Amino acid sequence: MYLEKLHEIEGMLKACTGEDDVHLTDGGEHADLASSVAFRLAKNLKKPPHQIAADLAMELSENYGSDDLSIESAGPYINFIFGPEYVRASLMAALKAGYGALPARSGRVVLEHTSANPNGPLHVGHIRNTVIGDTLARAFRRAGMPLEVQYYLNDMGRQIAIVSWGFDHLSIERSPGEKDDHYIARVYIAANAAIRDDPGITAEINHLMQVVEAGDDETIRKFRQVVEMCLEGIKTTLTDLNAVHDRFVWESDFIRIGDVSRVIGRMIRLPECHENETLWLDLTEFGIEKEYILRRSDGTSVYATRDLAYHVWKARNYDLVIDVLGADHKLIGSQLIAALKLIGEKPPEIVHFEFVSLPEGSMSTRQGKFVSADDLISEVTRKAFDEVTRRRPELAEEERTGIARSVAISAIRYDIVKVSPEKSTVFDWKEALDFERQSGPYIQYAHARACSILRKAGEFEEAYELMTGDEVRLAKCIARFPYVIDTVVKDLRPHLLAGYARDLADLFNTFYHQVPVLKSEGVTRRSRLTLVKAVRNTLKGSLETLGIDALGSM
RNA sequence: GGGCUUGUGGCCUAGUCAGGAUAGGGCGUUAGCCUCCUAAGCUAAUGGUCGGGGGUUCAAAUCCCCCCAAGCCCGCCA
Repeated sequence: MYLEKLHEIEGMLKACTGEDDVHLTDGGEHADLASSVAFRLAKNLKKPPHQIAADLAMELSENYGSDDLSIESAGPYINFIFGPEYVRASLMAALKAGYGALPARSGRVVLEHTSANPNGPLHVGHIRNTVIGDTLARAFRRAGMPLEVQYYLNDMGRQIAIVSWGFDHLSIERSPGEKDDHYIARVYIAANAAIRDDPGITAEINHLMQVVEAGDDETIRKFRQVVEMCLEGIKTTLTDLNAVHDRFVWESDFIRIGDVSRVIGRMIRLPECHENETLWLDLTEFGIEKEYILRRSDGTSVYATRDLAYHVWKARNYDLVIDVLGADHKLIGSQLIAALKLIGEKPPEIVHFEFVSLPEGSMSTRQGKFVSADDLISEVTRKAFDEVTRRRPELAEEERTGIARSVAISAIRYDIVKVSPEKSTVFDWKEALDFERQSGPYIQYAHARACSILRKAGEFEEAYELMTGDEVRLAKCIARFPYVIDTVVKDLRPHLLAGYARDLADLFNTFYHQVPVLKSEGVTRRSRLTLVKAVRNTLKGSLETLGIDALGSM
């Protein structure tokens, strides 16, 4: 309902003032919506803002005001306050399954996220990418946009050559029960150590990269084998995190099917393209001083060119291309966008997120300095199991295990998604293991609480007579859910949804403590139960979009 | 050295893109609340030169300039 009201009021303000920007914002504690357009008009009208606001409020009120929309001025502001009909309509909408969905839109979206190199397990830095990407994907789906999620798999880079070399030359045994990706990481770390001790190995690595690009079957088979092995481990972690990819795109395919050659062929014709030992692009017209290398002097392709071929393919097959990439890819990202513009292909929207580091410094798979996502998940799950056991000792162990798993993923995902992506963070075990307040479990708990009330209530006839301030505030928060989904998808900012879900849980908890539901009577009881039902559905939708299980009991 | 990003109470963080009503939360600390719908909860108290300095504006955490600090990037790595 909020979205509709916002557009409606924006329209009437525009009509009334003739201004293009009517400075309409959230009214905070003063109103549902507020406009400070009077300040802007003061200059031209040569009247004080408070008088303009009063005049405008009067005029708007006469033309558009009703029992359900109060329009009044407060100093220089024009405040809009919604009435009971708005609340009723909002709640009715919020009771429907899939609430928050927006009208279906056409246009296929492709969203790439995680895409970590298969040379080890995902660590706590990689999964920031995963959580941001998966949450965005879920938001797009709720917003009614057809979407495909892809993982771009680097199966022919230097790292893979190093792992493959390590398997052939170092006898590293798999530890009992060791996961594929963790085993690969040990080989990778050992091979890097070997290279450090004997730089001559680098030539062997270079050779491997050349023959794999030339199409040597044996080497391709070996590369593919280690990549597939590592990917199995990564997929397990992604599944544990509730992150879903529709397709894994193999980088080498773009060489094999000739797309890399084709894109180089197009680039070569550009005046910005230069060929000496290497083939490179001059992107100074885009403010990029750095040369964009497309082909090595030995004739092999570089990551950038293969990525370019991948993006041409995406541009041609989808209407909107979104990449979630680490801040270390900012330069290469802007080069990619510039290069695509030069050949007239649609560039991607790139969501960058800043780095996650450890208290002792930045993470490095090569040096074995990282906290793996698997270790994080198992530690948090263990703590969650203890908590569940402490709170619900009567539940069967199997049930407690299930709840603990959901709570753990909730804590991890929420802890990551709640922070805006442009903020670099330091991984903190204490925060990761906190299940209170601004956490996923806190929101799950509010949902479970609503479920519990509704279980005890039994059948009831829906009613919409809300009286207290706590009830109305809660209902008005519920009304904003579709608007939040719309904003997340438009601005590509999933942390807004995390904040919304927390606000909603806060308001519900306050309501829960201030206002009796089951112990109230008649139409009041039925109205409050209706409100609880709407909250439950909205929290459920919020949690699902955040990739968190909406538990009925915990 | 150049580029990008960040800097908000002891700690973490929202708000910054689209400047406006006393800068919101959380953790911590302190004081209350389970004969009452799940205390992973609620109610209060405490605590802020919005990194520093200029400027623009009726109005700046928000826009512009300079400086300081941290992270990232500046590979024929990915």
